[in-house]
Amino acid sequence: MPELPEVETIVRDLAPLLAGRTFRQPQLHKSDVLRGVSRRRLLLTLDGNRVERLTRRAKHVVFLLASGHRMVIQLRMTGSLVVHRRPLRAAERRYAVLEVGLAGGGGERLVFRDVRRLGTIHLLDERAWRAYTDRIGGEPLDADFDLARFRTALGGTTQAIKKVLMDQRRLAGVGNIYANEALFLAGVDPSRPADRLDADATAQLFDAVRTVLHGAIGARGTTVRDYRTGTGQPGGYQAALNVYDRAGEPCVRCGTRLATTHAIDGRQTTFCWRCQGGPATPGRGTADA
DNA sequence: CATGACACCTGCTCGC
DNA sequence: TGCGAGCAGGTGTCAT
Repeated sequence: MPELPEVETIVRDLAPLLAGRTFRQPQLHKSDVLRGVSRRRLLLTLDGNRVERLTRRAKHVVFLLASGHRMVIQLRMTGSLVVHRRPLRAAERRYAVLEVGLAGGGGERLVFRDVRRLGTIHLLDERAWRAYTDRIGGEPLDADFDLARFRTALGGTTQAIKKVLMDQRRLAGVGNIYANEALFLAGVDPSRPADRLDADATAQLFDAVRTVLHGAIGARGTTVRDYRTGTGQPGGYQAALNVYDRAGEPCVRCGTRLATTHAIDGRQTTFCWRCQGGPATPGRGTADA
């Protein structure tokens, strides 16, 4: 669920609460989220281990532990990661997957909660981490990620630009909400083959991606349904969305009714025919009039 | 290699 | 009111 801005917000919230703290009495309520690690090994590794740093890579939350391991949590669609300062209420414990106490404080607990349980937990040593992160594309907000790298990342394929933007091997952190928003801002047709964007459109899209991601981080993420920040609050960027979740509403720029389709990778794509153009054959796969 | 189907899960909304 | 269908911010695998 959470995309780059949501995960960034969670990490910024939690880093000061977790850095330097020692995990105590980890409890794993559901083990089908584990990937490549047994329940026993995860719990043994966490208990008494200290969090050196909390960081983000793409949409993944990375706990660097004093033992040298990294616990990587992917929140996917409905995952949340919150530090509770008080004992959990029943509603907060419902759907809890992992709960870990923090030593030496006021009884705070870190809780990974995930209704659909599509989220995952990895426990990686240095070598496994290297392989893990190498499979993910560049970070669009990194200082050294420039237009040339963006162009290279998205190039060499005829796939629809929207699908390419969301391909984590090419570019890190962009999901369905921000792909829709960036394409609208750049005035680019989501169905356009990636290798047919000209230099100008590519530059516009690069700017749009960064603008949208920065804006969403500034608003602490987008809450459409389940997303919560690291302190359990909803985000604020939903009020700034131009197209996502607004099918049938008027385009903020020209007033045309926004169209929607599921023809690209089976994901909901909402766009303005007038501002972004559209599929070469109007009507194909579009639902909204 | 690209594409599409399907799988993983549960909850919510909508139409009948 | 009840019930089934379809959909949801993501990603991995498998057949074609």
